[in-house]
Amino acid sequence: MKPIAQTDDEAKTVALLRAIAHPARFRIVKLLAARDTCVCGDLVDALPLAQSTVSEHLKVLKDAGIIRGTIAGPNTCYCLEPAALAWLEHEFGALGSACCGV
Amino acid sequence: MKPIAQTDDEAKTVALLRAIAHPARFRIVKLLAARDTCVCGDLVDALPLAQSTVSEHLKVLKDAGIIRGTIAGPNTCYCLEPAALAWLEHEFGALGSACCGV
DNA sequence: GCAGAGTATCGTATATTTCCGATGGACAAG
DNA sequence: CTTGTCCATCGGAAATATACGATACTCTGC
Repeated sequence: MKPIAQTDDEAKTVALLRAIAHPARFRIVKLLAARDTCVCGDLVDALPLAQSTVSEHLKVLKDAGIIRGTIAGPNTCYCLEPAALAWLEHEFGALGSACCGV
Repeated sequence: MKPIAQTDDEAKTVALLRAIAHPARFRIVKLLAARDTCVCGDLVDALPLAQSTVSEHLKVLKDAGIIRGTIAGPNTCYCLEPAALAWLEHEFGALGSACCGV
């Protein structure tokens, strides 16, 4: 793939979007937003995917900065990173302002 | 890829996200948002990509419903579809509300 | 120390995406 | 009618993403 010259902000936004733009990962984000409890094993039960696959998706989301992982004794607890969602909301707000005179 | 059972809203949102979650396409959306003029050939000049590649990206964005293409004589004019951006902004707003009690 | 539950990582097969050059179609000018 | 411009589509090559099973790791409780 050709990276294309882009600003840091663009790169950051695209990275966040790529992380969420996947059915399984978007579902994970929605699950985390819905339940207050940031359970991890429950995600494996909630998704029709293998445990290793879910774990990798969580890794992608964590690397992108969308979720945060905390080790809570025997299991790991994940929760959303509000700043990431706020950033995306802001980006879309900036885009929505202008359009070709509709 | 395994599609995962999902609602229509989820599918719609993910489809929109997948369309924008690419450096070249995100750049295109930003260019269209910045300039009022929805020129098409200028996009090819603005991007370090072949004409055919840009055309395919535009097709993806159009299929996703993010942009609209209008034939204006010899050239084609593209502009943003405000409803799509509004939908995404709304989706993120719904997500941002909750988080694991930070 | 040992066993068990819960996660993370590795290696790999498959499917998809991305990009390009070449080709084809539509339109305007001469 | 011929030419040139602009855009869309085709076919294929290369890179990437996705999902899985197997395996290694961490912490708890006995």
